Amino acid sequence: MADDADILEPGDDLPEQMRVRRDKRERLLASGHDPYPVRLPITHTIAQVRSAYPDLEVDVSTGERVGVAGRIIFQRNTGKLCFATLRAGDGTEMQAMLSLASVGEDSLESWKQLVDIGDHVFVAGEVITSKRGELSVLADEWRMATKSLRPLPVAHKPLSEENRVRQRYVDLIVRPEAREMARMRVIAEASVRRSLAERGFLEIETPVLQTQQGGAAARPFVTHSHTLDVDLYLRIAPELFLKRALVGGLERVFEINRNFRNEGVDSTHSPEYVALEFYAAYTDYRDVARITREIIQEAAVAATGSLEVVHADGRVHDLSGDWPEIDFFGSVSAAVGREITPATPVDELVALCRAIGVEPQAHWVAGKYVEALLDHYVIPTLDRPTFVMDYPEDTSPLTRAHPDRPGVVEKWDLYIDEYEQATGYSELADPVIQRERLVAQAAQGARGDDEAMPLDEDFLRALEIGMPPAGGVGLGIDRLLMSLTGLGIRETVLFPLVKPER
RNA sequence: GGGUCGCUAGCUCAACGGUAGAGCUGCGGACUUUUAAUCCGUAGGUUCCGGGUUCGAGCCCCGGGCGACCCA
Repeated sequence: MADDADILEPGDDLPEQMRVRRDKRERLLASGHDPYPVRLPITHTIAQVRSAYPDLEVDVSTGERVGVAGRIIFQRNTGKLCFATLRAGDGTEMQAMLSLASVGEDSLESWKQLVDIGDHVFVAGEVITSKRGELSVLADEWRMATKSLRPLPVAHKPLSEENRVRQRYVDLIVRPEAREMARMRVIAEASVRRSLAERGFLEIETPVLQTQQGGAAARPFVTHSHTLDVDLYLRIAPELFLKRALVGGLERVFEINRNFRNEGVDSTHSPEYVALEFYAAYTDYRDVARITREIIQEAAVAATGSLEVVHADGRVHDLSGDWPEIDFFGSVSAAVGREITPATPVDELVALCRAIGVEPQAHWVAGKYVEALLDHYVIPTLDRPTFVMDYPEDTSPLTRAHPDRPGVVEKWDLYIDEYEQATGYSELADPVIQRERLVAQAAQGARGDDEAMPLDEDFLRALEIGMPPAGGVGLGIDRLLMSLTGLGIRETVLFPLVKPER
């Protein structure tokens, strides 16, 4: 990489500002000061000092001496008095002051000569407030903690979208929202875990490397085990393993799992993404819909403090209360002005799809067309979180049939802000029907639908042992953060996949 | 996959086909109470890459790379 060459050969071709910083590092070394010391005599965190002196008057001295460290994010130097704003990793900031009287001429001069914005520094001295009332450490000593060799971007102009994603470490330094996002994600995930634990769920971990793909319809990444000499798939979903756990008697299980799908990359799709899946014995799809709503509502309160979440564009989205349910076939029928059922002939559905510019794929089943109609006509009209209930059987092979409606299964999709946020099922437990549906899907695979699953005989054997009646849910964690913030997936993921810079 | 737009100094952005500029950052100087400090001076460029047209290309044409948006 070009950057490695920069480091190995700090020649004249480097930008001036990087040459200057490398030179300052050399000058520190030459004067016997380690620009990257391992240990520093830190006595307090910045947060500890701030909380110890929450309301000091202007221009007072406390008499307490502390040693603190942080990254310099602003500098304001006058002739014999220097100010620097230090920021710690928790986001707290404090001012360091170095005066001629407090550190002496040599130390003040080397500070001005060697310290740049972006450096980590250690300062020790008395806790005071400045004449403007700013809580400060009036340093009698300072040391370099880490010399930064690259200039930071201008803190007050937004970094370009691409640089934010490619250099997240810089984005995190200069943009508070980026740090907030990283923390919000942890809080939301912790809330999800807490919500499930409180309801008696066990968090388990299932294989990422699988000998057979299964549990969803998606193109997998393929890799290879040299020892076993078999191709392995990075999982596209953990479902079939979580159901094996149900068979084994772990009757309430969940996994917050990273899945890998060899598909498109854009502002709403990432090839690796984090999902929650949970399964609960002796529940049905309506029971798990309620749990899903509660999980999301509890996460919203934990992460944002409110059920009315404010998006990046300033709009308020109300997640409170019960959420409406609409019927899959019923809502499509109303939208297109005629009755659509699982029995509607495919050529009529093809005509309806062509009318909205959707070109049918050769292997599409009837339900796929109706889903396309739903996406086009119904989803954009939803202004609250909405459960779309009772999906076509032919697109959901792992789902239990609706007892009263032929061709319909007990499945819902939850839409928030026009995105599919979660999907839930009454899981299919009959191993004979399950086998029939998987065989039908495998046959489709032979016709070129590379999203279809091969037969997983071990999973079918487990079902034949007997899986208790169960409801199950898949919920996108990245999407959840998007729903809470209104940001794109590349903002909610700390280090999204990007093409190499070359 | 298709279309549109973008890529210029460390960062954010200007520049009719005619000497590549600004702000911040940097460097030098002044300043003992600043908060994006201020003032004076100054440096900084493979205009994403490769071809082509032209007396002359950041700009026009062709190909490629990376990205954003829209469409399918």
